[in-house]
Amino acid sequence: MSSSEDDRPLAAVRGARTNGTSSTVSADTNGTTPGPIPTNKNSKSVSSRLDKMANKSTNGVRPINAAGISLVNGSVEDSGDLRRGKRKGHQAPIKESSSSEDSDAPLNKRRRTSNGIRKENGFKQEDISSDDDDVPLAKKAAAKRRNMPLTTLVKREKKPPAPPGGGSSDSDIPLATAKLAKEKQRIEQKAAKPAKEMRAEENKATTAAGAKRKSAGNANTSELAKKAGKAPPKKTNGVKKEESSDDDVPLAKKRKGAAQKPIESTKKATGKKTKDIDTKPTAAKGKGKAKEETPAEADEEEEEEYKWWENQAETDGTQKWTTLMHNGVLFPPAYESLPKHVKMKYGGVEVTLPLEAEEVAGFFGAMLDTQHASNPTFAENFFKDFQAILKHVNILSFQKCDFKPMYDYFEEKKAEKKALGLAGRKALKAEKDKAEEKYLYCYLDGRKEKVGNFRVEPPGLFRGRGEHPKTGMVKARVQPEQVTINIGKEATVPAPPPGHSWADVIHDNTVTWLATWKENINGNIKYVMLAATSSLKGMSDFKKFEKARELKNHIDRIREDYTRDLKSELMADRQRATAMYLIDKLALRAGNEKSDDEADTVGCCSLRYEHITLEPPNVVVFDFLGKDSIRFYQKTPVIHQVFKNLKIFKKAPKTKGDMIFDRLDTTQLNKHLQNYMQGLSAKVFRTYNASWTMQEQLDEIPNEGAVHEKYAAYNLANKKVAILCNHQRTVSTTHETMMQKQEEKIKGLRYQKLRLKRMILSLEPTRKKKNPAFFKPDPEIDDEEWIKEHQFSLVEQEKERITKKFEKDNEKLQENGEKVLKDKELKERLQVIKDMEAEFKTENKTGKIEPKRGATVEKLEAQIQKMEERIKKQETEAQVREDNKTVALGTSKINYIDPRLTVMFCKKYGVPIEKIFAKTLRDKFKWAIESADGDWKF
DNA sequence: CTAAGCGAGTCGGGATTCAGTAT
DNA sequence: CATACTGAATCCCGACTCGCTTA
Repeated sequence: MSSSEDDRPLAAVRGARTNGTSSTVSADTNGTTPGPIPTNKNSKSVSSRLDKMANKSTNGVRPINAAGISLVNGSVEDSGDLRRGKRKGHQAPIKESSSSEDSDAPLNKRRRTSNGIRKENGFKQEDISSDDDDVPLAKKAAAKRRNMPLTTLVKREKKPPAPPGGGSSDSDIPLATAKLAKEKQRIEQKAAKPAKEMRAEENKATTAAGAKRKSAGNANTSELAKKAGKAPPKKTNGVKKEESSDDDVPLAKKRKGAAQKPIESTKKATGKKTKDIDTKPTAAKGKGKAKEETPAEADEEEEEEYKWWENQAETDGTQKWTTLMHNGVLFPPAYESLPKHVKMKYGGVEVTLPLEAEEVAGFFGAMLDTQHASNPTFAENFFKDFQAILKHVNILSFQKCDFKPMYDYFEEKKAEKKALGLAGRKALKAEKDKAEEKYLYCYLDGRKEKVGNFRVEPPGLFRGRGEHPKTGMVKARVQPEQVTINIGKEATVPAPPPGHSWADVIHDNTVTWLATWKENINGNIKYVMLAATSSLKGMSDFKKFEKARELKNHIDRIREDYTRDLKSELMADRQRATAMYLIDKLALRAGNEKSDDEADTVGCCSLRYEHITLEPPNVVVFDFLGKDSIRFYQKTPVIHQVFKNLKIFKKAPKTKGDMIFDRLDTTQLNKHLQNYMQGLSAKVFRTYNASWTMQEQLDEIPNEGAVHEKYAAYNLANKKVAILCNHQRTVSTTHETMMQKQEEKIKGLRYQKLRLKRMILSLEPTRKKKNPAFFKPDPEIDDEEWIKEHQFSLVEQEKERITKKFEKDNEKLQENGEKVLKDKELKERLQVIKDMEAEFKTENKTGKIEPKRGATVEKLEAQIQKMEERIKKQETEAQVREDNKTVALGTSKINYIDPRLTVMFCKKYGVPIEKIFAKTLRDKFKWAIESADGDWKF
């Protein structure tokens, strides 16, 4: 760990970057846009750091529930004890830090303690002030601030939420060039599209493009476009401002105009749709509907779908819609009792349970073969809830319960379903689809939008992730009486299931949910919302990334400030600064407080003593469970002051269980961040650093080579971001066996290669002398034992193959009413096996193989060549598989990497977008695909 | 030898539902 | 604190790949 460099204060590092004096490859072209802080020193820093992380992070396999304790030992009557013993039973009563004064109160292990705080206060005077010899501070900062880019100032004064695409450094791209570039891209993109999609868009694209091309010289784009029957092809957000050749209409006016149109059309559409949707639930349900619109048709014709990103109608954001129509939620089917012969047993005797109890027992029965069933907490929680529902039935001991009959029954059912065959299952699916059809879409401001999770969550046993104290509890069935519907005033309220009523029906257009209810396990509120592809979600996604981009304009100052504050005399400030450093550098989450009935996971602000280990001079080891109980393990060098601070924050009497940042919480932190930029919060740093890193990584990819190479490079960049964000996945249970299989396969190929070489030698023994290197034995397979085994399995395979074929042939013959082959025939066919064995035998003895008839050295060499390629392919594949076994790329792609970066990459590098964004992502990121081009910058 | 067909196994993607953050 | 929204891993199923056979 070359500590000397890492010790450099951030400011210095940044300075180097900003001056453009650093040799940094990743240095920003215009030299002003700041990178993420992690860029510690030189060009390689980010990647090397990430690589380090990758290696260090122990390939963080998710910790499996340690308790492998089987339930078989110990009776249910014990469960109380188990429970008590389990978690922090030893914990001292919690003292609220604010109130308590008694200094001899025992330290609470999890929360910050009054005790701890007082001590900190004491030390504050001596320690903090003393270690602060090198006071920089206020003056410097003020000076720096004066240097702040003008844009920043202007923007902040004028309009808080900068119009998308406004405001930033890219505005100096000449419009004409930009337009041309964009058009080029559009064409290229079209070319890259798969035929099917292309056809769909052909008309649109060509006319629009044509119109545009004509207009390029002189005229008014939008006019021509209108003539072509299209909305003006506006470029919106992101790169170019719409400062337009268009005309001299002030921007504001234009925006208004744009905003108005959709509203009008909305109204019209609304009217139409209202009728539509209103009648559906009542009359037209069954037949009328089916013929009236195959979904595909309907989609293509109407719509002229809403491209929200093409008009800047910035509502203030609190109102989410004006009209809203939907059909409510879909409840899971009612429980059907099991057949009479399927019963759980208690003490070996079949018991008849009340319906509700049977259902719950079934929940457990269905999970017998999962990890959960052997988790004591799970069983305990389940059993407690189970007993509560049993009423008078006398079941007191979990050990005496036998759910196996239920399990078997479910397995049977599964098998039945499988046996239905493809056709049968298709039919079932069609039926289900039909039942769901009306819930799939809603109408928001008259536009058809996809609903996300319209299915009410079915009852079951709560799983929870990590060591969740509530795992195994019964998740109750949700009744319509618990569900509140949110819908437009003008819309028909969907009817609750017969005999039921809704909890409430409201018309709140400041929220986006269509329905809500409260879940019984944690008391969390669940919502039915629109799908990720909807305009509402799209817009907020867009805003999220714009916010992250805006952070660019403030990040320098923020970093300066917190670097300075690392030495603050105020404990609270110093902690805050340190936390910000960690959030910025390590992409930690904010770390809200959690209660005792949740899994014990932490983020930055909730880090505790035991989560950080200090290794002088400047390395910090983080080891804790983060969101979803995913382990965060990282050894990383930090700047000196941070190291010093963490040492202070861990100072006695603090000990295991105490908060590191006892003077800080997420609310304070975010409040502080708001001072820098509206809407800035801790999580924005994650988005920012992720996208920034991606941009940096993409910039380093050479624009050459085959598409698949570029794609691989993209994935590598993606992977770095995933590692930055600590996105892990559990190694699949099959991983190891799959790796072994693959290795075996590779070995087999190598053996084949070896044999080919031996054949050459049989043809021309002299070659060995001419080219000894070529015929050198392959070190990978010099193991005779293995060779023999392998030969044996090859022989076996061959036998099986021949036998199978024989049987198949016979079947065919039988079908045709012909004579069946005799066993003698089979024996004859199996004669080759003998040959094989003989061949192996001599091969093993002499090292020689008779090549097949007609074989020539040239042919054999060609085969060897091919074999080598296959081996190489398999090997790289295996490598990637191994490398990625714990890294999940998806999450960062979906949530953190600005999709416009990907679009930019694809357009610039000529990689088809569908290679990187699957169908749903293309839908979700439509706004990005249509608005970014090859020179877009985050 | 190539193209097409075939079946098993793998993989990717969407659905699910829980876990966070933010105000 | 409740509310509302984003973010997250995993489950599960369908589709596609791959190696092999057959025409």
